[in-house]
Amino acid sequence: MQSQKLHRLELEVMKVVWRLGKATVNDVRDALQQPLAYTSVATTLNHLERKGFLTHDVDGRTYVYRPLIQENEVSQSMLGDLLERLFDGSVERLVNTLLETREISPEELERLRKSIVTYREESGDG
Amino acid sequence: MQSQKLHRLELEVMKVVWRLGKATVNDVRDALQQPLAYTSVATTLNHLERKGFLTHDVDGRTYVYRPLIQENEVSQSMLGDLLERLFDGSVERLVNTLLETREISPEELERLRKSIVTYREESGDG
DNA sequence: GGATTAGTATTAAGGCTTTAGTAGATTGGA
DNA sequence: TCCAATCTACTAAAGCCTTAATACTAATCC
Repeated sequence: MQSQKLHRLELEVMKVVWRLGKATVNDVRDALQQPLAYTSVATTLNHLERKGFLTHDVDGRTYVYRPLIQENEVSQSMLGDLLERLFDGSVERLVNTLLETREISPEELERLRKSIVTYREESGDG
Repeated sequence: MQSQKLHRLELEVMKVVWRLGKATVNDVRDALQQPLAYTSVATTLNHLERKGFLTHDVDGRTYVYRPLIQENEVSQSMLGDLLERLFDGSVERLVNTLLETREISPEELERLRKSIVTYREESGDG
């Protein structure tokens, strides 16, 4: 697989396709926040297909797009990229920055703590 | 302050300036990984100054640049941006993605857990 | 069948980053 | 003083994303 990095509009389009499972140009166009011309959406879908992020089936004369890559893959890839570029690969620095910046409720902090403990137990034996 | 988002080269240049505290074009050029023409670095510094990320003092006929914005501010801003665009603002989803992807040592996991606990205690009372 | 409608394909303009060449100015040395 | 070195200013080309117009094609409706 290639770079797995998506630009602003590409990502928004992909998120619609991921959410819907499959989508036509109009499906995507209707779901997008920002108003775009039909052809703008079509062009973007075309780009995404060329880059290997999705493909299409033909229904009558309509293209029905579906993802070839999972949202999680892209999230991991792009987050990993930021981790390297901004925090020199230090997960700790990233998380601390997150904690400093955000207003995170005690409940969410507790869930985070549990996630980490769970993960530690899983990977600790492996 | 404006967008606080830096592109690839801009970020790399800023990281050098942050690290050195102040830097000339040649200082930055020497410190960069990728080999670039003197003028390429100079142009980038010029851009960064126009965008308000740094300024310069004059030493003889040489410009000595220094940051006007802290690394932490940019990190927070860019990480926050990714958080919104990729995880719909969910810190939990972001952290879980991080945990899934990375090989994180038990020691680092323990430090992460402590960070969270510390932060929870601080904000819990506030 | 002809006109309208609804698709996709092609082409391209505009904006931005990256990269660097060239020109102009200033300094330092012979 | 004059040449070479060095520095900034200006200009611009290449590449990419975004956005959309136009052209072409196929289907549907009267």
